[in-house]
Amino acid sequence: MSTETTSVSERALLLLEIIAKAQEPPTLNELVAQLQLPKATTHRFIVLLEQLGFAQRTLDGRRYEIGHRLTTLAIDAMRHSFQLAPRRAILSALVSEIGETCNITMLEGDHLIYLDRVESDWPLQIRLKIGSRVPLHCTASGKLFLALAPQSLSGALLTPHAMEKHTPRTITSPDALKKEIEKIRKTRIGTDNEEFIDGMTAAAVPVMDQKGRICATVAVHGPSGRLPLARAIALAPALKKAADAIEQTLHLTGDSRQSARFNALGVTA
Amino acid sequence: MSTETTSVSERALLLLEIIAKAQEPPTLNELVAQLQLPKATTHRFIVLLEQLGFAQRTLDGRRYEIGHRLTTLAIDAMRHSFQLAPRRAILSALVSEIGETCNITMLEGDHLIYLDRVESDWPLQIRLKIGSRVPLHCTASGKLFLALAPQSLSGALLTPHAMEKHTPRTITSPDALKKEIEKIRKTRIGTDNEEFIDGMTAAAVPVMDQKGRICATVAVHGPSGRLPLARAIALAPALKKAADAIEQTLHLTGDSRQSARFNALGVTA
DNA sequence: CCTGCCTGTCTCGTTTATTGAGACAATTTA
DNA sequence: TAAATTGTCTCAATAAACGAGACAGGCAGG
Repeated sequence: MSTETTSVSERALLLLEIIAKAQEPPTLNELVAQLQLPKATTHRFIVLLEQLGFAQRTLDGRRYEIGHRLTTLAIDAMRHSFQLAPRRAILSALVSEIGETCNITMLEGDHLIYLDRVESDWPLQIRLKIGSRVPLHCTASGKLFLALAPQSLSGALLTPHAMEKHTPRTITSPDALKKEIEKIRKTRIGTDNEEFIDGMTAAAVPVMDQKGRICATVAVHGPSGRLPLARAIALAPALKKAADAIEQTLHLTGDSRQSARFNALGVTA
Repeated sequence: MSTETTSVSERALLLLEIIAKAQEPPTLNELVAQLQLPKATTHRFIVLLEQLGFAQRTLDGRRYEIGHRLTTLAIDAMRHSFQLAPRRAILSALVSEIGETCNITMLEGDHLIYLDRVESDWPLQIRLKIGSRVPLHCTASGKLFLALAPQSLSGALLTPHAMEKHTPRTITSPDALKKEIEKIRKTRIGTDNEEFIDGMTAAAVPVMDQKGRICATVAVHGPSGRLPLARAIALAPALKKAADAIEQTLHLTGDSRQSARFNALGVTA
């Protein structure tokens, strides 16, 4: 049950990340130090990556740099970033309109994951990394998912042990949270009044798929001084406009794996 | 002893390459088709990569695209392209000076590997991929390595079975090759007179490390009609100038793993 | 509504690749 | 010359990957 994931693939990727991040090409021993793996193991990995063309030795043969195949992969990956550009452009337009950091989230397992984000220009920011996971019960987007998800997803997720207290205002009672979620189900606007991070408020609106089910959220968050909850809620129409625009970019062929994912959580009926 | 390398890391990397290369995000079944792996196995991989942040689902949940962590890696990798820029700039300048494709090679195992290349503008080109491996006995750079390598490396590598015939002009007799190599040892210019690819000539000069040992080559190659061997040899001074410039970029702290690599080939003394 | 097909997901006993301590060789440093 | 450092290789123990098969929704056609 430990969070320690040991997978060969991960280590190989990690090695590539270290090489790519390094200021100058690292030696084997430097890699050993960073990977925290035995020298023989690290050596095996680097030789493999070299054979595959993802890494290569420097001309002096003692250091390792990125190989041509990783460069190719990088170029391909960057090309995709451009494909993701429309979504990002919508988010950017939204941020410049309302002047606060906005983000897109999705459900992953029983947590939220930040898919994309555009920061505002304010010096005071609350930085949450893209790709990081946050809980459902104390976030605007999370509660919105709980409110709009099919069936009784909320019931399955609202076990007390999943309701950690993050701030004095975090709702930790299942009953209180159920009432909150009922309210959100009517307004279709998720809210977070300093329930996840002290001094941070947020509001979230849903992105619906073609079948009318929630598949993502667009949310705004900021310091409560600058963005009191009332103002965050007032921004909801602008958020919703962006959410609808994002929905347009989906041009789905018709589907949704989302409900399957809900079922994977153990929601029976 | 089969060449089939089965490594978990390779498969994971391959999966990322497929996703990155795809025109639009592939579904699980499309990945299965391309990877030629069982569905369960492919699924395990993609879930892992998703957890690690290297891949992510599209908003509809059925397709896979590159994740934020791969984007980060790509950016880091591209940044390194800039670090490799000086070497490339030297090569580019050389190409625009002499007007033919030039490349840098190194020794890898008992083969040559193309490290970098800048193409000329001529419509008639001979394309050899960066990262591809070519034999030693029939290439300008390869014979140069054989001539200038420490000790009796040539003796160890010049077994007849390693001397495959690629064109009518390929030298396949150890004795004849030894004479050729003796000649090259004196001129310090490797030559290839249509010995590897029919209609292609080449000339190569060495890049030396601080200890005065050969560690790489700079070579020019082209169609024999446009680039007869005599002209290729005449370009050697220009090549050597570039090689020396590349040597300057090494600013080594003093070393060379090169000889260790020679020993790994079985050269005893 | 049902029926059959397709897709994505999970389980678990088997198998295979990974692992890493240790030995070794070459190089660099003192 | 000797000592310390670095890169490389071997091999038996081990842990991870494997993948056939089962399963649950979703979708299409009747």
